[in-house]
Amino acid sequence: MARKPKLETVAKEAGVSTATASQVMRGAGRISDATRKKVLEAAHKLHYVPDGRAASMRSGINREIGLVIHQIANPFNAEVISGVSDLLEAEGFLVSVLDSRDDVERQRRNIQAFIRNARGGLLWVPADDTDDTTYDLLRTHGIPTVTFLRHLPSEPFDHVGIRDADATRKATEHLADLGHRHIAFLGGKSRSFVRTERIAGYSDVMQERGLAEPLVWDTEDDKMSGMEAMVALRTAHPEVTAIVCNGDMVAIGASLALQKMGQTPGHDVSIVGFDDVQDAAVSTPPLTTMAVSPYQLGRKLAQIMLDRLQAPDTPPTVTQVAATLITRSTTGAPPAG
Amino acid sequence: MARKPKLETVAKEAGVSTATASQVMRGAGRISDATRKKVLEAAHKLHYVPDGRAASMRSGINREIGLVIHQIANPFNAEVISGVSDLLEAEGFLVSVLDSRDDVERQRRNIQAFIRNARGGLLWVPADDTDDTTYDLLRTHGIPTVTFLRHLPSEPFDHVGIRDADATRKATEHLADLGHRHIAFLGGKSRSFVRTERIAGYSDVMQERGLAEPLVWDTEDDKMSGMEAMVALRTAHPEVTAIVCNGDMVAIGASLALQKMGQTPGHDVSIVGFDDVQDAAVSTPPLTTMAVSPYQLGRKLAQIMLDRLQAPDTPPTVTQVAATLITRSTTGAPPAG
DNA sequence: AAAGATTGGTATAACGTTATACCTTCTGTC
DNA sequence: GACAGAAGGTATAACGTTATACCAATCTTT
Repeated sequence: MARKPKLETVAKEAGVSTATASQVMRGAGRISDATRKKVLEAAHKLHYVPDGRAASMRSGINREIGLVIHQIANPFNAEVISGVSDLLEAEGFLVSVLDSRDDVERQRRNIQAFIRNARGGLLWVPADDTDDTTYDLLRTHGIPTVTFLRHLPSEPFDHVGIRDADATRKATEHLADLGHRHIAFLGGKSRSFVRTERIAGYSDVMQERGLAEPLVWDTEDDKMSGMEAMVALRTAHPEVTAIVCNGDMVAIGASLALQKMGQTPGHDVSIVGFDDVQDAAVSTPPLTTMAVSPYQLGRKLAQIMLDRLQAPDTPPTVTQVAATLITRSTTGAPPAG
Repeated sequence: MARKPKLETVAKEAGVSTATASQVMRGAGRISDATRKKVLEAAHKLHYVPDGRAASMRSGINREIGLVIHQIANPFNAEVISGVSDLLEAEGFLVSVLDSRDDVERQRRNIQAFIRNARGGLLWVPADDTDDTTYDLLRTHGIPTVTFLRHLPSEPFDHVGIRDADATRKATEHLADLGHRHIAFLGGKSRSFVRTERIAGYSDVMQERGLAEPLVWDTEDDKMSGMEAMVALRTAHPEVTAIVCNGDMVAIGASLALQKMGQTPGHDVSIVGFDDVQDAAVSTPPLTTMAVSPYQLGRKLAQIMLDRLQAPDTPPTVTQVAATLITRSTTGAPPAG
């Protein structure tokens, strides 16, 4: 197999200088149609593919965007990724995804690797407990960064998120309107900022309406944990008739566990999820949940990144997307008596 | 904000030459402990991160591995990704994931971008209908490639896969042993090689045992499609009492649909899944399925890549992992009469 | 004490692009 | 026919590393 062709090879083949060949490849400069054609033919004949490393080093432009997310398998996140890719790939960017698995150390390594390879930008759901050194690293290396979902008040980056407090407020009000007084909040790990916001929205309604003391339970954000938590919650706090969940997977788990105990979601206990993942509509019974369109969120995110790349020196922006209540079958009036 | 530090900056700070600084950072050459310490301190102080582009250009080594997969959200794939990352990251590689969404054009763009940026290697589930030009592109540019799950007989790369024919053979035999005669195969799209293999295993048993004519139904590999297919299958072929599925999501969908129709999986119709995703064990009723450990599969895959990078000129290898039957509650004897 | 070996370090030329500045030719204008 | 301007092209110096070759001491060995 012949050596990998470089610009010089192409230029020689076409009988021009490398500078001219470069301009043709980029569609820049002033080149006559005749030479343009010669160069393009040579490039095609030699199967030439430019070396992005050299190009990006010299030009300072890198069209690779990294996406660091806390859980790649989550269907909500997967849709965000689709939204991001669709928009950015259309603009000629390469989007590559890394799963931090909410591990600060893994995340640090990954981001370090991104900086090492001088990615053009970073879309980022910071892992819980992310410390300032990671922020500093990104800032000192000047990587355009947009955080999403999780937000720290002090952070110096663009941000796209959900109106979390507002969303759980709506969810809790919905349950209160149905007549529930003992409403619990279920899901999420302790130090997450998003969760703090969501708990705030929930707690506010509990207080404003003079309902029971707020009751918050920790779990991982998956179905299994939701099932276990539901069983534990049911025995520890039998007075609870409604739950606001931190995510659909937890909610679906809770709903399943409830049915295994011979009870009916929406009748014995009402459940509101969060995210409106695809499964929410088809689970039995269909889940009432707070919906944000993850695909649209992803596109939004990508758009903010494009804006940032275009205008690197404008101050960071914060974009917040509202969630809407989708009423299905897991919420209803509390059981009589 | 200070300019991004380069090796020269570090060297100046430590009072040595860039050559020395480079050797310290790489742990190469002969450097005294004293200067080593000086350089490391300077690097740390300046938040120095080496530029991988320059390094890889000069050294010809790139520790970035790409992973192109057909569906990122699939929990099975997510576990594969975990396995791959754990092993490769421990070896100092950066693993970045791309979702081809089984779209040949998107896949071609992504792989082209990989070549542009001279990735160190590619782990790849080829999209259905992948044509030879994509294979050629990889070969002519000499990118070390390992395919997995999907395999073409002619392909010139290392491969890691599942003993697909063997697995569906076991699944079908299990159903036949229970007394089923009308067994259908459900799921997957038409031209997938993996599916062809799986159908072969299924069909062989149907013939060997003198059971009904093989019956194959196409669907997408998700829950919704499984539900729809089950409804259609039930009315079109009421004689079918058992189904071998191409994936757990389809199987779970089928199971749900069956229950919506007032029937019981494992009694009215028996269902065998494929993959043993986390949900399989906790769905109602728990799903009988063919299990392969996706995490271990991922580690295997990563190991093959490491081997390949170490010995670029050895002939391609094919590794196949067996699937084992896990009997839960969706299979049982056919209904009497 | 001279020759060789070892230790610790440096100067410099790649790697494959692109941005800049700078040449030639041509036109067209007065 | 002198001069401006445009059109088309090229030479060359970066970008930030690393590999190679080399040098200047210091330590061995005989």
